[in-house]
Amino acid sequence: MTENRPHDDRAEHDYDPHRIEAHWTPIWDELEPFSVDDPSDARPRKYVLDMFPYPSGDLHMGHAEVYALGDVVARYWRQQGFQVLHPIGWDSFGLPAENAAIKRGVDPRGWTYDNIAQQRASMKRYAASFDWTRVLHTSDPEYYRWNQWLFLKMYEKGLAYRKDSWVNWDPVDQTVLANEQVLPDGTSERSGAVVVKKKLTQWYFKITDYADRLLDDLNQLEGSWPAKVLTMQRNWIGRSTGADVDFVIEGHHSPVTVFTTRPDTLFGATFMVVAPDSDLAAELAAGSTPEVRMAFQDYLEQVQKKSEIDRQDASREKTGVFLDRWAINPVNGERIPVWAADYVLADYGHGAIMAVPAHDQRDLDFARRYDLPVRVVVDTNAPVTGAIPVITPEMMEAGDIPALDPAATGEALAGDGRMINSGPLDGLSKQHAIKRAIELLEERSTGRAAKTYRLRDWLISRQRYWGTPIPIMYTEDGEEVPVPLEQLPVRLPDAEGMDMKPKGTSPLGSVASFVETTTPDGRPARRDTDTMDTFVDSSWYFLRFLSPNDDTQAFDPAEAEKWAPVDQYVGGVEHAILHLLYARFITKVLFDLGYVSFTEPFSALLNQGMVILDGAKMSKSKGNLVYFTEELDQYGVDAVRLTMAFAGPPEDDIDWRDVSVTGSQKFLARAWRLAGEVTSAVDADPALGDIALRRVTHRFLADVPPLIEAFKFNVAVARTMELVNAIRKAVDSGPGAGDPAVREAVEAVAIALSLFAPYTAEDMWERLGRRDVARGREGLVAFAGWRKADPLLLVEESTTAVVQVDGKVRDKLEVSPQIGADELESLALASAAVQRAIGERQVVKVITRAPKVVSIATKG
RNA sequence: GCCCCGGUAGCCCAAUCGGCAGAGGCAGCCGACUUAAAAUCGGCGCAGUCUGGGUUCGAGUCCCAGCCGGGGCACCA
Repeated sequence: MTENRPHDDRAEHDYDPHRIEAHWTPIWDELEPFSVDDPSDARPRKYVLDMFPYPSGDLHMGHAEVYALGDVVARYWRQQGFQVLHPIGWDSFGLPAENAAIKRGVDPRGWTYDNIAQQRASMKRYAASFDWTRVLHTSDPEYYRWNQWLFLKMYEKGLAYRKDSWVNWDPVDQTVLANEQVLPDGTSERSGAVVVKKKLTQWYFKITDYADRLLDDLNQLEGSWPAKVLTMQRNWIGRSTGADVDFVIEGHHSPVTVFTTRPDTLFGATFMVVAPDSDLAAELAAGSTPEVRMAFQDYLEQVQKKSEIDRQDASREKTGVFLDRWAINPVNGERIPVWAADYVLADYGHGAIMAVPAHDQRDLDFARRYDLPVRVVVDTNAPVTGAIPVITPEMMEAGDIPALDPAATGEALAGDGRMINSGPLDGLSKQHAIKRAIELLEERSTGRAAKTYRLRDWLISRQRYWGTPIPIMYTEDGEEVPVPLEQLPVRLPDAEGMDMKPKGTSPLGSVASFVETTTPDGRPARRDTDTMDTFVDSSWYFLRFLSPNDDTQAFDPAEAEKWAPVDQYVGGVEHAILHLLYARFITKVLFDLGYVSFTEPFSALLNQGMVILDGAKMSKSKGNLVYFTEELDQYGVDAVRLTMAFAGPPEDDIDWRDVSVTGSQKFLARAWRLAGEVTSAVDADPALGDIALRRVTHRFLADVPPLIEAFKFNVAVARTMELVNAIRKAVDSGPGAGDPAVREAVEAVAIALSLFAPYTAEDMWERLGRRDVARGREGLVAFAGWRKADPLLLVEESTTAVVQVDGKVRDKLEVSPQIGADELESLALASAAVQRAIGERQVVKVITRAPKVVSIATKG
């Protein structure tokens, strides 16, 4: 070196992310730094889980965000001295593989595993700190045999059952869909086709048995899960409480039960409505006159032609037909007419309602259309004891009391009030009347308290190939026989030569060698040819990671005791309902079966936003794609990861146009260069270093952990940038590169960057002379441990107190942070600037909040 | 229609308990270095926090009414 600048050779002086990546990749491959396998390790544990990907093509920018953010959390807890389990796998069953296979005439298995290999390579390059010894693929027989085991356990408990019913049919994918997979507009969330109803015999999981627990246990997650997700789950379960009421129907063999949330209004029921597409409506019509039968048939046809969208439009005029049947109101013996109308849904409650037009807007609309009687039973003008009177004295005086005639106004009276026209309920408030009405019904055995849910049982049968075969066979006389556990897995047959084009029945049906089997007692039988919804696969995968190679059980309960539930789950809000609800359900089932000791699978949840471009979701058709590998090629892995963390709050969308990956790269270069400029010895005593820089460093060390724990990654990165700026200044125009405080600060930066930019951080650590090769993985910066802030360095020497006069800042005082209120107040009043501001005016009030502010109010 | 979240500088975003509106970045401008450029380093911030009221000594922060954007639910008895 001829020049006096000591670091002037390119390799050392230029930050080259690709060179750094090439340097560390083989070292990490050899050390496997993040595998968790030491049973004697006594450190506390954290289980950090990122939602596993579906292997369609290579990773995209959305994956880049989840895996960057999940990794910040995993790497943070490692620095805090925890053993961190951070596994990854693939959700590798499902329709895209099958559709791609049909389109290109290839085996879905090959397509799937090729994509997995590609994604796996990308994840390794991306330096996600996964435990690569625990990888699982749900399409492996070693995995899906345990889906079958789970199914059989649920079957034993009566939680898996088969029924014949109207199902959602996707005419494009030619398979059934769970209710959850049908969008509010009636189209398939996968294919976008308009979903039609079809009657089929299918397998269901009895999730409705768990509705109360699924709802009530959400309270435990309050504060740990995004409020938005909790709301969506609550809405989805949709519990209503009220009463079931039995109405005898004249000339009908059994009473009809209706569900109502307003049993208090029973005396106001003036007609009954049944869903036209229910069995009940068909029976009632069949028992009526020929004219009614014809009218009903016409109406039913009209209804069935309507799309889901039309049907859900609440503003549409209500239609219906009178069935010429009569129901008897159990509380007053009154005869009320029975109608069929499509504003009543067949699959909610009992598919029949008692209509109380005076107090329900829908019933009122219908009653007005067909001239049915309207009877007010709640005087909503009457004050209710213990509640705010609905009529104020002012209204009385003005004569401005709303009319009590919904039939005339068209507005149903939904509010509280005093019961009238209701016999034994008269005079009660709504709340008391509900209670009393239920008592009356129960006394007479014509009704009872009841709850109803929007949640339906989970339909799991799919008429497709690439999924878990349902482990049931049927004998010639139709008996269901579960496949014995020791015969699991029921393997998918080879797809070679199979016609997988959707035909409405499972492709497995055409494979004789698969279908034909015998029962354990030797009778000939045929296997079920459907496969399971892939949400079954993902409903328990977090447990399989705990003992992924165990071929004797789905998971090891002892390992579950150690690691589960998941401490931090990270993934997209698109799974707010489906996946999370199913995983919660299966967890509760496993709890009831005694396999786990907890009832909620994910103790905390972080939803990251989407990566968008120019304000719009990226899509091939819009041509606004950002390619993952191109970004990595151009800027390096660390710059992309850092950008994900720095862009803003994790739950916000990141518009790739608004961020600067170049900026991230420049920052990393600044930080990295500092590591090469430090000249103090590795064992230099920081206590001898520059106190001002040390204060900045230790403030940083104290502030960052709570920021990470609150998921304020963007702020944590900003604080790191701030520290780097301070170091730059110290080196260039302060105590200089040889000061031990500079080393201390740069090391703090390296440790902080190990969360966001693992390659750069590791390289800095090595340049600082801190990497201890002999200690293997423990010698890496990833395991360096977060440095504790020295409390003595956190104490400010002085602080600025602001003096306000009538709300305006008039002076600023440098004072000790320990200053007393009296002292600060006298200092403030002594200030010339303050006195000038007060002038001739009289001080009326002085508020002092030491050491921050003195506020003086004056008058005159 | 109902419910939830957000609106701070040209842009992305910070701002503990109500206490000086600015931590960080992008873009821009100026300067140093350079023959020059790039890179690098340094410097530069009069937006009063969507609007209108209110509470308070003091409001980005709390309350009320709106506006705009995003999300959820919506004929669920």
